[in-house]
Amino acid sequence: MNHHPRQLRLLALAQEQGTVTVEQLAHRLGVTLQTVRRDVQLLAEGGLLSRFHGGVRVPGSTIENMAHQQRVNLNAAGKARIGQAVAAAVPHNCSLMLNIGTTTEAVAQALGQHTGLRVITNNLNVARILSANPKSEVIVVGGVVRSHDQGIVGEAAVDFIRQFKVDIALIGISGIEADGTLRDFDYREVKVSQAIMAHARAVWLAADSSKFNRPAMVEVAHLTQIDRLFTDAAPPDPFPALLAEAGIRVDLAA
Amino acid sequence: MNHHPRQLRLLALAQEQGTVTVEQLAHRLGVTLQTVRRDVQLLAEGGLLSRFHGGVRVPGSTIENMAHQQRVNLNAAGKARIGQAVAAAVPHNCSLMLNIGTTTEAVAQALGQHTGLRVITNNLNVARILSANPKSEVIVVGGVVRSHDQGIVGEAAVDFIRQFKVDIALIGISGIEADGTLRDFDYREVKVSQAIMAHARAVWLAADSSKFNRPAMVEVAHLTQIDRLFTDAAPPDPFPALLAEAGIRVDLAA
DNA sequence: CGATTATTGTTCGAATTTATTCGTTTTTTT
DNA sequence: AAAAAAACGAATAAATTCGAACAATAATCG
Repeated sequence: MNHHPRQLRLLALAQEQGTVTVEQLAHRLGVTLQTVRRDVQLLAEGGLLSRFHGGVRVPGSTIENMAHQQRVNLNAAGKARIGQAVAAAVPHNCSLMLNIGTTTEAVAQALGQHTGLRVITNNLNVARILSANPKSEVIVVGGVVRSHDQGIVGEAAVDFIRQFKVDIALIGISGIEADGTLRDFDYREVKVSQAIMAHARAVWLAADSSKFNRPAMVEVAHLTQIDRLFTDAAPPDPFPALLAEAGIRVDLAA
Repeated sequence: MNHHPRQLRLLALAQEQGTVTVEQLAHRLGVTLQTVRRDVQLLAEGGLLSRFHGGVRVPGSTIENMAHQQRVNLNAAGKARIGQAVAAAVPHNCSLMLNIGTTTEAVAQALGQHTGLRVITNNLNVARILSANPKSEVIVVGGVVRSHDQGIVGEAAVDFIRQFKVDIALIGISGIEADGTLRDFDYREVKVSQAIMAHARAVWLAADSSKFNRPAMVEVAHLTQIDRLFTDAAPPDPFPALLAEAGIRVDLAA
């Protein structure tokens, strides 16, 4: 049962947002509605997707609806461990940037007890989580709010980030491919992530194990631009070599 | 038994508030009463919801939910009415700025079904509420997040606002004194509010009845700078004269 | 290189879902 | 207890979405 790359991308999109309409899928995959329907039918028959009139949803418990919440729950334990590991590595009284992603939210959660942090983020959830900690300062990036995950994207966001230079950029991404490229779904988010990386003295990547070999559309960066990787399980096969070659320190939160 | 995403959102809304009326649901979900009733019937048959004449409640613990809801927002009913009144006055496809305050959050709730809005805000809660509406664009102001109310204040915020010029500034304040001055508690928030007022073609004030004669420290503005006032009860005595003198249109949401 | 097969785009009727209208039932008011 | 108001649900019309059939295009193979 081999799937077309497009079908894998479709699955990834569905998992990214929790629920997507057929129309959105057609638009983002660059094919017609009918083609999407054919893929959807195939994937739904295999139980990889559950469909409703007008679109699809990742299969799972009925009551877990909130698209975003669902993603948080995907491998929540692994993400929490990653969060702890990152928090242990972040010193007090330093400056950070965090981008969009449920993994970075887990990190924010774990940073709740740090003191003297200065955190810049384009993720409203990170901002909300960390603003509860009065010992740290949270600066939120200005710009357009993306509806499905409360992320801030767009030109204004990039401009805003350019004002700063921080100690550590902590980024999460949608997928890491076997050639070492880090990829995301939304090109606007990519611009922001690139700006964040460019304005930090060190770049840390937080990616749970599900991210390896997961396809996504737009290239964000390459592994060689990363200084340190935090993950929750040993990466599958092409990656250990790539990581070693790039001289990336890997922190396993097992 | 596959549920439409809207039905899952309905469930989430019900669980959030404990009890909701059919009308509220229809408004929040952007569909007709009849559609809500169909969904409600389906969900109730599945035991996921229990219904009463006029609305639904979550099957389980009703009391604690209501208690929570009431604790969060003191004059919730009044503020919700103000929100509705403002929403009715705001045309589609226009640009707005909303500042910090629970009243402006109520307005944001009520604006959930507008189309083509462009909303700029320094209130993370407003951003979160409105970003759920894919038919409108939310721009969040960049800057330092204040911990106790998720408001964004500071120089960066003021600078950010200066980039824009919108149709309507909708502001909430802490108190209106008998001399017609509008006042707030935090001078940093005051700077932001003043910037918002300066970059709008019309200034609307949303203030529930408890704000009249309530003292606060820092002067934000004067009633004469306001074009329109939305409130939930007739203002007490010095104010009707002041409002008439300033030529302010008063909308009573009773 | 031509023929065959697989895949995608188009078109259109069927099926599903939603909005509207209106009579009935329930609740509130007088 | 009767009248008025509000909410409900059935019926029907309008709008969407679905899927099948067929044409066009791309890929594969002899």
